Amino acid sequence: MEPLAREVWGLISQLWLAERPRINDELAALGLHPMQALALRHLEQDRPEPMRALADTLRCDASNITGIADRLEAAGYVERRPSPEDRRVKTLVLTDSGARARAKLAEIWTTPPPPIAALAEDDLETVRDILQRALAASPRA
Amino acid sequence: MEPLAREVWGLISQLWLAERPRINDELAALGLHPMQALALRHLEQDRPEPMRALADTLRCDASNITGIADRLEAAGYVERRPSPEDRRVKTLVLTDSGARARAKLAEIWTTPPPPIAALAEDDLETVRDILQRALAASPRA
DNA sequence: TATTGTTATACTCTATAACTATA
DNA sequence: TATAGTTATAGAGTATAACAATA
Repeated sequence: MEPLAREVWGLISQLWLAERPRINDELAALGLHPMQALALRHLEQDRPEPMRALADTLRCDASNITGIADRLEAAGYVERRPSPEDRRVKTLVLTDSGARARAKLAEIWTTPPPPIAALAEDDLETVRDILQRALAASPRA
Repeated sequence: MEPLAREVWGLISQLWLAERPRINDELAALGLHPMQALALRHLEQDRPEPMRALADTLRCDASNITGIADRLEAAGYVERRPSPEDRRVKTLVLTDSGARARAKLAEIWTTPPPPIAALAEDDLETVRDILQRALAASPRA
């Protein structure tokens, strides 16, 4: 195992875990629990998503999606819509209100913590370029 | 708001959120729920931690710490010990078994995802240096 | 037979409120 | 009075198992 990569990821973990309380607070202020927020994050407008696919993406049992979808539907953020191709499948679609909530989530997840916000412009550019390259090179991230 | 810093943090969020399922799976394999793992993370050997301080660190209500400490104690990872200075206070101390579990947690949180593991040596050094500088410059992170 | 979504169950995390024992 | 830890309660996330409808 590459010790340098481990060191870098350790620093990233440290930064993220320190931000976790702030992020959860802001999600709660929006009336969303973490898993509801992650579900919303993986939905896109005009792209109905089978509940089963969402369970795979979030890596949780299908039975949990029922409750998460119930609450997102009660909040008016998603709608259940039967699939025209397979009558067993129900898809979730973002409402306009859901799309607005999703945009606020993106704000929350991109708000940098003090150590990142304080970095100089050229350091930020350097890190951005490397991380973008890393994400472009590796599939499924 | 600095858009570059937001972009960088967005990339870091993307990387972390993609790793979340793997991390939760490995915590579960250790028999630990996320909050139990975070509690363990903030304990150090031979440094009794008041339960109240842990609640502040984890940013959750004090009543939750009771249950979390109950389960960590049942697992043999921590012990409750009354404070000699203030008889209202109970502190948590890591057992040897708890310290071993904590070391495994560090392994989990430092295991890099494919995009980071695949980076070249000099890119890793660059990112490490910048993040280390960022963390050293900002207090409380 | 296999899969999708649901329900039932049991456990953990979450905040709020009320309690106790200390300070 | 104020604070530390506990208990009770209710809502949400978690996996497992069983079920109905559909493939």
